[in-house]
Amino acid sequence: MPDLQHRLIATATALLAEEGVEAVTLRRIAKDSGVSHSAPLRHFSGRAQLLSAVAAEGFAALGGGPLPDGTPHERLLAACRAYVAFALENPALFELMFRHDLVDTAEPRLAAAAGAVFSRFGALVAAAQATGWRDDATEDALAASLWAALHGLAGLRLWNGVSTDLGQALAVTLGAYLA
Amino acid sequence: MPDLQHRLIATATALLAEEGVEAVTLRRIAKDSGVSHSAPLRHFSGRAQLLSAVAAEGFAALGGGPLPDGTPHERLLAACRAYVAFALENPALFELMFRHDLVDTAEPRLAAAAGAVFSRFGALVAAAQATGWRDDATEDALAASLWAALHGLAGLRLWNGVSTDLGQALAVTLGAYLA
DNA sequence: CCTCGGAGTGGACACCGTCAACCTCGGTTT
DNA sequence: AAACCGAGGTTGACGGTGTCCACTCCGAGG
Repeated sequence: MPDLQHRLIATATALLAEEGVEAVTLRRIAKDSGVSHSAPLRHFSGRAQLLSAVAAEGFAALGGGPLPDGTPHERLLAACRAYVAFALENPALFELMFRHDLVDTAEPRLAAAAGAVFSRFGALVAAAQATGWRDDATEDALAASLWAALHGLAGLRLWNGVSTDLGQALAVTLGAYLA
Repeated sequence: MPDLQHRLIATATALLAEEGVEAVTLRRIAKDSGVSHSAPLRHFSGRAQLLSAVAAEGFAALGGGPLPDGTPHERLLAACRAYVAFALENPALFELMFRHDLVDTAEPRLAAAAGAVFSRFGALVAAAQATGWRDDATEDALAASLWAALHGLAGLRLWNGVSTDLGQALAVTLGAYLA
């Protein structure tokens, strides 16, 4: 069993997907990995560090997906759809990624992974703006606004309070920005 | 000291605002209220119920604010600004209100309070649509989309990852929908 | 007067994160 | 070759948490 460190991350990721963020406890991860309850502390300075590693992988997966060829417009649209699709397919992971109380946002690898996602998204926005789309707004503000719109869509969906069809709402959102 | 029940909610709300959601523990609420550690269980079936009551008051405060007179357009705009202002002024409360792991979303009073906010928002959207604004979209989808955009703006702001100016991003968001 | 039930208390249990002491064993140094 | 030592894993402990249970207290109703 080499690399207990990676095995712990894998166990935690699996546990997260199967039983939700509340079940991802250090002792549980250790037990599921077949080691003693405090073995994880040899590889992570605490729970936050371990969860940060899981979240960092989440950001890497979120930002690492390939985008189809096409116009900047089409590529940006695909990225938007991919964002909310990722959130719906990995609800617990998506939740964890933005839980600043569980995760150490200052953790370098996590901050880098999250920053990479945002800067990649910003580049897509800038490319679309270069073709004349919404070039009145600054790239930063536009990217933040659009990201927030998608983020909120996913967040409200994962929350159970609103029951309206996500597909329709997403269409309205994309229409508001990309039309 | 009458009405320990209400006192517990008040203590929890204050504790939430002052020290964040992680500090709001049953034992801490009890101690700050001057009662024994398990007294709250006489009035709430568990932590989730107590936090649900706090969250319900949050929704009531969020949805209870007065709106200025004016055109439906202006009133909707004011509601949008009020939403993100509320989130920034009560970050921990806002967070709690959407934490389905801490709160019992099926709790009737909480569900009613949250539903009231959404339906009030929907009415504002419908009124604006009646004046011809974006009357191509269904009211449900439009309201959900717009709410999500605001919600995401607030959420990303409370998260520390993006550093762009919230005012600019909000202006872009409102421009995308209300222009 | 007695009872009886709601409200508060204190103790217990299981679980959690974290820390400190210990043990083991493979590689390094002398 | 012998002594060492540190990385990695184990065990046990501590304080904190939510929740259950047995107990007490007191005031209202018969």
